[in-house]
Amino acid sequence: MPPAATVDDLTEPTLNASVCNLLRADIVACRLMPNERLRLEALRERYGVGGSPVREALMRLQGEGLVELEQHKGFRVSAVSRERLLDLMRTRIEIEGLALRWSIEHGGVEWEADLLGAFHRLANRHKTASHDGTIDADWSREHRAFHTALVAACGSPTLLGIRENLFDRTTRYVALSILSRTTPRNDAAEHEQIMRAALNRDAARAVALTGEHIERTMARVMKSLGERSAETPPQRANGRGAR
Amino acid sequence: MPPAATVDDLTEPTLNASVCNLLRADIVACRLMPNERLRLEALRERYGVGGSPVREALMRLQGEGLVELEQHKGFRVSAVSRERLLDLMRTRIEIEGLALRWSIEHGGVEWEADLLGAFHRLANRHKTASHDGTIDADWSREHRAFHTALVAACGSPTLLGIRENLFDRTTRYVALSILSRTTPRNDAAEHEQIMRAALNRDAARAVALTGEHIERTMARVMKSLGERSAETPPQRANGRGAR
DNA sequence: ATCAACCTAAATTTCGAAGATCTATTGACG
DNA sequence: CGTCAATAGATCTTCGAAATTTAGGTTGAT
Repeated sequence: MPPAATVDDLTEPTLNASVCNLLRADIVACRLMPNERLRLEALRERYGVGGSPVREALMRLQGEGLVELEQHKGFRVSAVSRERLLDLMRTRIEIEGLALRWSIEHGGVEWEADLLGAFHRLANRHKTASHDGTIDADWSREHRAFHTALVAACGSPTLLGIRENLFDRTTRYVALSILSRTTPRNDAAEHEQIMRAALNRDAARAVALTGEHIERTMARVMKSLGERSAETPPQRANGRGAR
Repeated sequence: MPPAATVDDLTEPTLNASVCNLLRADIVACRLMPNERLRLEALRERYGVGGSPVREALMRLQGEGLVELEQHKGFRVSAVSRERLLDLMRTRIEIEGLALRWSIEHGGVEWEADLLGAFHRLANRHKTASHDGTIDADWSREHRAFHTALVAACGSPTLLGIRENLFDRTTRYVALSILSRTTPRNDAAEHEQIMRAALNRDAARAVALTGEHIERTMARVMKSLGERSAETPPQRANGRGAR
């Protein structure tokens, strides 16, 4: 059983916000596996809270596309499939490209400085795929921060919100891929190229490189996804083991 | 007091889903005005349900950007401003254009037929700005259906979901504009041009026309928005009248 | 007169239990 | 032996009340 952070670990003003963040993190990192049923009672125990905060958090995550709800049948972690991954990645390439283009247009010195800083932090955080098969949480955070810094000057909260959501949803697939085979690719060079193009205000090149960056990730993930199963396994719901 | 549909009017399997749809409709149509406080007790009465379904619905609508939540201070209908409108519209132009391009690429005969049908229904539904200042609900539905038909063959559920959300959020501004001055513009011709370009597989032209279509709408809305107030009014929360 | 602390009132947030719905099992019948 | 219906168990959904938190007004001291 994976260790479950409890609500006390976060400093959120309300329980439902805490639960929402914890759940999102658990789902994105695949500590809660795709298609896994999310029973209310189990989640209540896991996070040590009542039913209302859990349900409210699940409702929000449904809107984010991380959980799915069948009326009167309960919540599940969103299923994964090649088809969905392709859809997600293609959309993300466009959104990420658009945000990057706008960011390059509007970004000033402050943006450049933050970007350089984020890259430096990322480059010095060695991507050590840790022993237990889960990716280094620190590297993951820095990686995310770097890509966020790229588009930070985009100027559109709406677009950034969409981008962030797509990032979460694709990260979940990456986490899934890492769980199955632990050979992290070295994309430090790619990140530097993207940054260089952005700082040179070469939007076309930066967008193209980002697209390829995402596509390469997708190709790897797609491969490992095929190895487990073409479609999402039915994941037979067992009560507490066959009797 | 605007007439409030109750939960019985919808055939949803659960109360929270019904409340969510009713709330969304009320907010998009500005029957619940921007920045208006959404007290739990008031909504309980309005829809005749308990507190849990209402809260869960509000959580989902927060994810959709239609309501805002300040922790421990309650929900409000999302505020409006020129700045937000500009952001929303610019993003929507890109998203709508992208979806349309993909739709033109993948669309088959079925798509063409549905699009023609949607256009015909829209063209024959006269845009009568009804007496009370609210726009004709039928026309609004057909208009929405037409734009949906344009992008229906896009092939990306993810992108379509984003598009639908942006459509809702911009429609709210349009509704606000219509409330203040009742001079509906005649955009039947624009719709036909867009459709023609799409059916001719002229993606560039279709996308450009759609962009202009949205921009024209934005210009009108922006104007009427400026007339009311530059920023969203603080909307002093009165208890039950000054004593 | 001004400011701070306290106290009251309203609203949100959360909990636990009752009501409704689905799933699985059991037993009867063709 | 297979199919179907009824029942029992589990789970989701909803309600109403208790617990926290915020906002506003009052009192008292400087």
